[in-house]
Amino acid sequence: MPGKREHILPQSFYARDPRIVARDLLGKILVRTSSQGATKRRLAGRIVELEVYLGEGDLAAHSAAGRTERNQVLFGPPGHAYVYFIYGMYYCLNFSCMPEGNAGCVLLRALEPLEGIETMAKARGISEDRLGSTSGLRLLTSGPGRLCQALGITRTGFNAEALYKRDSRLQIVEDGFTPGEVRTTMRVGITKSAEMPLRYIIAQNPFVSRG
DNA sequence: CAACCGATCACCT
DNA sequence: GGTGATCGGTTGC
Repeated sequence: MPGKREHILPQSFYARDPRIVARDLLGKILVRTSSQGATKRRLAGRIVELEVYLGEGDLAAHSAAGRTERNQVLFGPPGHAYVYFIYGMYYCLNFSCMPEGNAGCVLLRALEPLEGIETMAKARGISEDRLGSTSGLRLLTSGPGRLCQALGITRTGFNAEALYKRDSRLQIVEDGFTPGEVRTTMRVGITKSAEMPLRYIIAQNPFVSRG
């Protein structure tokens, strides 16, 4: 469970170089709220792995070829969700960074599940008897496609959603937790601009998607 | 307008 | 370690 005093990160948090944003987002909590009729649901996980995609000189970034209808959130104001569809079956969740007009974003690659674990398991098709072990819990939100499925995040539902508003269904909150050692590695699954160490992980955290 | 291929995952050997 | 599923955006004819 997250600690007592939570507060939402302001939009200005995201209006910076995505390498700084990624470093500062490690250990923060992603909260997804939904109101299904009268009942309010809250799903939450701590961010343990991110990748950075730069606005300039990064051929692996969706913004590399300029603004299109699909990627326009990346060029818009900071602190908004950029959700894209990949491999015909998965979604990936990014946060726009840098002041408006500049691309640059962070990709969420893994969370440590904190709240709503049974709901996440259902969304992922994971049976409840696997949730007692770390290896079972890892199946929920360790991986960019997995975490979107666990939280019910799709492009039509969440692309362009603001992260810094009180009534947003997607928020980043801070609870005082500070990660230990942070490491950077090469990014996963890309071929272009692959040599830049733009993957940020909390060292030794068991919910990191690999390595 | 057809072909290609990807910021993935699950399941196989 | 390898590969098929599955489809929208982008590229190239």
